Amino acid sequence: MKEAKRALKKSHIISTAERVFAKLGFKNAKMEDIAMECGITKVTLYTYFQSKENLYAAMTYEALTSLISGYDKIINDHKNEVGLNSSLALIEYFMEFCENNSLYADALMDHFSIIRSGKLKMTEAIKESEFFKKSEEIQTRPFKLVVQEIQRGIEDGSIKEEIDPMVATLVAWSSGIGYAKIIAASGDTSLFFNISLKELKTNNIEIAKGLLTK
Amino acid sequence: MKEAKRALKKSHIISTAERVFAKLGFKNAKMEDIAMECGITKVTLYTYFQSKENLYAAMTYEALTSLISGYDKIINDHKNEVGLNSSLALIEYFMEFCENNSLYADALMDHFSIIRSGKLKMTEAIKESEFFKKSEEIQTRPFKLVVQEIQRGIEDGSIKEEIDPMVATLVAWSSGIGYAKIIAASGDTSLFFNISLKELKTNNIEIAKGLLTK
Amino acid sequence: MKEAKRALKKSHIISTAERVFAKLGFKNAKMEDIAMECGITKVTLYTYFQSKENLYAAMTYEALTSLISGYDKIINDHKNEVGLNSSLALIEYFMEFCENNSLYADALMDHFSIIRSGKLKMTEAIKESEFFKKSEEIQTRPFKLVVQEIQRGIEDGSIKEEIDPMVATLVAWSSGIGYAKIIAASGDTSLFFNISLKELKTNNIEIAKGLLTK
Amino acid sequence: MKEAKRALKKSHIISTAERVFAKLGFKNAKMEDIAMECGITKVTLYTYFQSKENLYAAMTYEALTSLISGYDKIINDHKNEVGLNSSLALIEYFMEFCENNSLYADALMDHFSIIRSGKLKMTEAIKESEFFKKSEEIQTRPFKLVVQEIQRGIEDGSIKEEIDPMVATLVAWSSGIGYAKIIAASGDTSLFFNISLKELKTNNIEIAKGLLTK
DNA sequence: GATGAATGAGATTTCATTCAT
DNA sequence: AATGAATGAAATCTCATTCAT
Repeated sequence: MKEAKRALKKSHIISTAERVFAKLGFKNAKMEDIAMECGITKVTLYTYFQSKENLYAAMTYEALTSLISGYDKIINDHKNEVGLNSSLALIEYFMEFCENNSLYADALMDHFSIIRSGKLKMTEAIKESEFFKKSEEIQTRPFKLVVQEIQRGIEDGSIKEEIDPMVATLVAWSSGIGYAKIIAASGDTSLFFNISLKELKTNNIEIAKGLLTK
Repeated sequence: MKEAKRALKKSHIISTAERVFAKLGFKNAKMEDIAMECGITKVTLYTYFQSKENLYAAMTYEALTSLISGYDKIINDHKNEVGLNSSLALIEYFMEFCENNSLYADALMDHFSIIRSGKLKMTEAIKESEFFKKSEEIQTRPFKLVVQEIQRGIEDGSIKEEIDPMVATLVAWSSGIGYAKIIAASGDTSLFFNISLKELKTNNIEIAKGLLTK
Repeated sequence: MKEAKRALKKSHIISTAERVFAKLGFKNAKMEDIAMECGITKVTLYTYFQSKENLYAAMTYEALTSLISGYDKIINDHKNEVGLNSSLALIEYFMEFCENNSLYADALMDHFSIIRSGKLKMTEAIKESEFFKKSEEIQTRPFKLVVQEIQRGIEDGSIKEEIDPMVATLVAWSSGIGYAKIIAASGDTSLFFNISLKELKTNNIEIAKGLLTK
Repeated sequence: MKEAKRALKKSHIISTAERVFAKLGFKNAKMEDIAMECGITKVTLYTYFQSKENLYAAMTYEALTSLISGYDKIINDHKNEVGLNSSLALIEYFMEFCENNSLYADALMDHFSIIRSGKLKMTEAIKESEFFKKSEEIQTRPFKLVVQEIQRGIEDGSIKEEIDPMVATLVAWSSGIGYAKIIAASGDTSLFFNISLKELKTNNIEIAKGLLTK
């Protein structure tokens, strides 16, 4: 039971940390701040998360699992529909996910950015982070789920067969990520240069649909 | 003339810093390292750039002006062609820019991330950074240039008139940014899950062309 | 109880710092040196004393309280004797105090030198020094104690009544200070131009006695 | 003639430095400040005085020569009077000298303080200071002049013969120095705890007279 | 000889992280 | 497991002093 209580507290800390990171950014947020916000001391915080980076990694892992379980749900909800529908739903979901959790979106991108940097951005703390390792284990899952649904669409004829599922997934992802970044850059306002971002999302989905079907 | 020499040295420092940041990442790079790499002392470095963040901001400004001058050149090179061509060239250029300067791409995105955060992610050092201020002054230029060329395309008939230039620009940018992020996440390898990224770029341009003409 | 331990450590640091200052002088002594000598780090040293000047001020405060408690003891030891005796003892004590603690003597004079300079010689660090403030609060005590004993001597008839206690105190102090300075200027040797300083002290006391009685 | 002009400028710098040191204290005064106040640059200032300490030493030397020439004048003015008179005049002059030039008084005392400290307070810069060396050559002169006049007084019968001229000189000096320090500590005001300092000076002279004659 | 730029040494600060209790 | 104190690394700053032109 101790385990359970500890796990609960751990996840409470993560969500508090999210709030603080969201407010101040990773660099500006101090472990002290986070600890205080949680009503614990810095040292106690360290007994839960061995480093600031591990804490951030924990949040990243949270983001990743949250995205995956969202995807799982969508796929399940659309299991009786054609692959095109679920594929588009996944694409839309990704954009909404980024929109609603810009911190999660950033975290995911930071994660991949660290991965690609090889050793450079990977500090000792990250290398040892349990959560970073856990993220590494599942990091390809979301991508694979989209690929899988597009594949299903091709098989059931709802998506044109010339399409390479992986390329299509990448294209969809890149537009989703771009959308997320634009959202991020426009902050709380839902406008960018007076353009409704909703319009942008609709457009992106239209493009995806065009790409998959034509 | 003194000014000129100082400016020269300043820009030399910036490029050296770029190299160091690229090699070690912002956090790991020490001012001492950068100074040494420039053949000057830490204190001298500080007389040129009042803080590490200001130095990064200088690099960001460099990225922004470099992007803008690239855009200007492209626009000039295509001034006798229809707007569609120059628009597509700009979109392609952006992707290549991010591809060839992943540090610049990161810097630009960091900049916008700070901007959108309001004051929160803005440290004192950033607030006082001359270069950050300079970047703020020109940050909308690249976007506006694309809008302008799409507008020209609409006027000369090469781009369909139902299009809202701003929305189209955003769509194009978001795909460019998405591409950049994917590139970033895939590091030096030109493959992402075994997919050639060249293919992704081609695809993105095709999509843009489809979007603008059809 | 925590307070007690901290206070203990603080005073241990002060005495270590005294040793280092005495050995190297204020300017040459590095905070690093002092910290090392205390077996702590520079940063820890800073958590106890916010600046080098505050540390020096702490030592000054120590000097002042040490002088005062010496005075108190003397007054107590002579409370059954006439005021003349305790007054002379105080005067002699001051000379010995300066003789045995030339660093303390310097510190006290530096303190008064800063005080008289108004704000000009007062650096920010000094202005904020808790110890400097504490010294300011008690800086007139030693003077007042001498005045009080002379007053007592006048009342009990051991000191002639034409004397103004304050003027007499000043005269006594000035000779004490002069003695201290001469001592300081002559360093470890007990000779100044071949003159035994013991003789000088004896002389000064004789003069004081003459001044107060005759 | 170049020499003459340079010497003139040098002495102009010294007097300017005096003003700045008097205003800000040695530590707070920046070479930059002094240079600016002189209407020259820091580097030019360095061509005249090789270090800040050398500049201070120059001022000290100035103080010493000024004191000596004052003494010389007094001795000359009293050469037809008995030794007691000139001795007392010298003592009074010393107090006035310190009173009117508290910076000079401090400088002299600092000088002797450095001398006595052996190697500790003697920085490289001081060791190499031409002015410090020049001061060392004449530093005993003022003391010797007083001794000489007291000796003359003993010989002409105006001063009692039991007196040791050196001890008497020291006593006189110490009271003069004490007076100077009290003056210094009381700043611009001519009061110390509401006591007129003039009274203190008169008293000191009376004491000296009593000491020498009785 | 004068100037602007650079240097070197050390003070001070900020935090993530660790230790002792 | 929790706390207060300590550590270490690096940023930043201030000046006296020196260099290059």
